Amino acid sequence: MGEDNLNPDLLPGTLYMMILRTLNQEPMHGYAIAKRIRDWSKGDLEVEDGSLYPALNRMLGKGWLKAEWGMTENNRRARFYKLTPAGKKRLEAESSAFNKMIKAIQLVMRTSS
Amino acid sequence: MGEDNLNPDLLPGTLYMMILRTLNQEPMHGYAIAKRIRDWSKGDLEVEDGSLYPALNRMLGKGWLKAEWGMTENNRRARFYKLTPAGKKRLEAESSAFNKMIKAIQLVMRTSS
DNA sequence: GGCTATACATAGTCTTGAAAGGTATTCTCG
DNA sequence: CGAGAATACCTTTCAAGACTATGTATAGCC
Repeated sequence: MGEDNLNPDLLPGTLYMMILRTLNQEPMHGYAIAKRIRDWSKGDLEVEDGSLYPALNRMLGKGWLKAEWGMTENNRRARFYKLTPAGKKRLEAESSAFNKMIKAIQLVMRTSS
Repeated sequence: MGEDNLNPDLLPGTLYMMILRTLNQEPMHGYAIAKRIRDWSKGDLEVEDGSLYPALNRMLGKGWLKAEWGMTENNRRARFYKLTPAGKKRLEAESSAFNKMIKAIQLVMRTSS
């Protein structure tokens, strides 16, 4: 009923950006992306499977990523994602828009006298 | 076709918080809330009608706001919204969660060596 | 053999922001 | 007076995206 969820795992609208950012460092498979984000955020951000894989597929469709199957160090079958040039451009656009947005929000939220 | 819009008017998930914040300063009608947010953000954040009024109604339903009809300084009929104690609590919860979230995202986005 | 961790996937639900359309009133200005 | 801009509200419809739940499969370990 009146469950008013606070604390979504992620701030909506930032998932693409963070995926792009992890892949900008090096190509990686999905599971590793989620782990990387969790680790870098000290456990505060949790990317759910059900958010991650659909997002990756949408991003493939947009041409920001390429994917190919391979094997992990653990000898496991996994799909490795790599940024395309369009993806790199997108990362820059998204993160600068994000920074601007955050600044604007902080202006609004700043406790004024 | 492949139009990938950047620049939504608002970062999703932050509208309630900003509405609560403006009303924490003083009771206000909808149109004024939108203007206040636009002004405080120096024009960077634009709250559309079609986002604002449905959001206000949802917030009434959640018990975060109360509303009553009155007249503006301009001699116009308008609906004035006021924070309830639950709304004030919600504002604090949301903004602290937001700050935490932002810090976590910035950890992820920080360009590492 | 059973357990845990790794790795991927999808169907279904819900929330939410935006677009598009609408009503009505006040004020200004020519 | 008439036109237009600005103020103020509202609703319907749509699309995107994040989450839940569920499922598959395999590797490594005890």
